[in-house]
Amino acid sequence: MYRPPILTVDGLIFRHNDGKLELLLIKRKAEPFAGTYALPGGYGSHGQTTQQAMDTILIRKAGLNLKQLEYLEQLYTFDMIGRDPRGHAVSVTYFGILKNAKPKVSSTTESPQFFDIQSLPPLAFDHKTIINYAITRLQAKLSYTNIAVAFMPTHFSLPQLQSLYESILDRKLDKRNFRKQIKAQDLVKETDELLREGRHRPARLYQFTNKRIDTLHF
Amino acid sequence: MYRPPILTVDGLIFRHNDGKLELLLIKRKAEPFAGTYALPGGYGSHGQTTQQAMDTILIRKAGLNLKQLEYLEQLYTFDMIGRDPRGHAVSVTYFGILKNAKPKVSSTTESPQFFDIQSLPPLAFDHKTIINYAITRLQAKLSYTNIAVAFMPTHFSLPQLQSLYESILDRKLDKRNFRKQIKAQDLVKETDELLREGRHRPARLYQFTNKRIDTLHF
DNA sequence: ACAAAAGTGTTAAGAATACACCCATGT
DNA sequence: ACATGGGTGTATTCTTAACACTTTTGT
Repeated sequence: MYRPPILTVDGLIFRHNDGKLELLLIKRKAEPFAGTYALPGGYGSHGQTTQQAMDTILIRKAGLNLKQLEYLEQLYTFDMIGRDPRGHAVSVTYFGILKNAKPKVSSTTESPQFFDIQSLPPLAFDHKTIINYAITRLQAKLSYTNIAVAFMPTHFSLPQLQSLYESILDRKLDKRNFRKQIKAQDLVKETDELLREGRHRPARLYQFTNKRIDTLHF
Repeated sequence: MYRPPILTVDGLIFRHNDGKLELLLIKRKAEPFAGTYALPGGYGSHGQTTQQAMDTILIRKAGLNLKQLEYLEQLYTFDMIGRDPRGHAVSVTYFGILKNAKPKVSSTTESPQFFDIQSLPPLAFDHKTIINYAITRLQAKLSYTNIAVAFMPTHFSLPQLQSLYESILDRKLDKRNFRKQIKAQDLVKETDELLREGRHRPARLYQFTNKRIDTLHF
C-alpha cells in the first residue's frame, strides 16, 4: 500500500511599512517549538492544491486570505528530515506580498505579527534559511520584474518607492540615478497630486503605468 | 485522520549532443497515456526525500542514477488537478544535466531515449508545459551562472561551447562577441591541445577554470 | 587550389555610476 | 529665517552590439 510523505505548506508574506520590509510571523502554540515564532504554515490535504491549503492555513493562523494579497508565487519546496514530529515532511513554500495600503487584518488566534526583516526573533525549524532564500529571490526579482508594484499603494511618491528598493536591497541608492532609471523604464506616470507630510517640500505622487505584475518566476 | 495528497516526482534530464539540446523521455507502459512519451517520474514515499525518490525512479525507468548527473536542482512543484488517476497529485520536478562525454547509460525497461528539444513527440499529462518552463529557466541561468560547465566535456573548443549556447538560447550568436565575453568572464583557460575534425583549421581546446557550478537557483 | 570552419579588433551606442546644488514647505 | 526632505543634470566609465577579413587544415 502506497504511503505518501507528510506534506506541509508555509507562507512568507511580506509588506513594506514605515520604510521597512516586514515579514508576517506567528507564535507557535503546539510542540515542537511552542512559543517560538515561525512562518504561518500547516498540513496540505488530499484533494486540495497546495495553494488552496495555503489559503485555509493563512485564514486560520493569521486571519488573512490569499485574495487580499497583491502577489503570490511559489517559492521552493523544502524537504528536510526532522521538520515534522511525525517524521520526514515535504514543505511547499509560497511567497506573497501585501500591498501597503491594505487593512492590516489579523485575528489573534496565533498572534500574527509583522516583523522588520532587520530584526527577526529566533525562529522555529529551518525557517530562517527559508526566509533568507526568499529575500535573495526578492532582491533578484526587483531588478528584472516590476514586482515593486505589488508593495506600493496606488498613489505613491518616488522617495517612497526608493525606500522600498533600499529596504529590499539593504543598501542606499543614489536619488538621481534611481529616479532616472525608474522613469527610463516607464514604470510610472505622474499624477497632479502632491503628498504633504512634514515641514518640507511636498512630494509629487505617481502611479504605475501597468498594474499587472510580470509573472516570470525565476 | 490526516490524509496527505499523492506526491510524485518528475525529472528533466538534459544533455548537449551533436550540436543539439536533448531531453530524456520514456515511453509510458501504464495507463493513463500508455504508449505516450513522458518525463521519467513516479511516486515519492514516506521517509524518503524527494531527491531520493528521484534517484530510485531514474534508476528504475532510465537506468541512470543521480550521481551520474553533473548538475541537479529542483525546478518547481506543480500541482494540478487530474494529473493522476487516483486524484489530485503534487509533483516536485527536478532539473538535471548529463555531461556530454558521459556513457549514455540506459536500460531498456521503459525505452528511455533522448530527444532533440526542437522535435519532441506528443507528451503525456502537462509535461509539455513543464518542459517549456525548464527551458526558460535554463536560458535565464545561462546568462548569470556558469551552468554551461555542466554540459561540456572537460576539454572542448569554443565553437562547441558556442553551439551549446545557441541550442539553449535558440538563436545564432556573433562569434567574435561570444568569444570576447567568455574570455572576459575568465570562465575558461587554453590548453595546448587541438581538435582536428575536418578539412579545415583545427580548433584549440579549452577547459573551465572552476569546475564548481554556481548553485544559485533563481 | 579550393572548400570549410577557426580565429581575430575596432567602432558606436547605450547603460550604469559618480557627484552638488536649488526648491518648496511648516514652524 | 531656518531646518527638512524633494527635486534636478552632466560627465565618465563600462557594457553591449554590429561588422569582414585572414588563417589553417584535408582533399
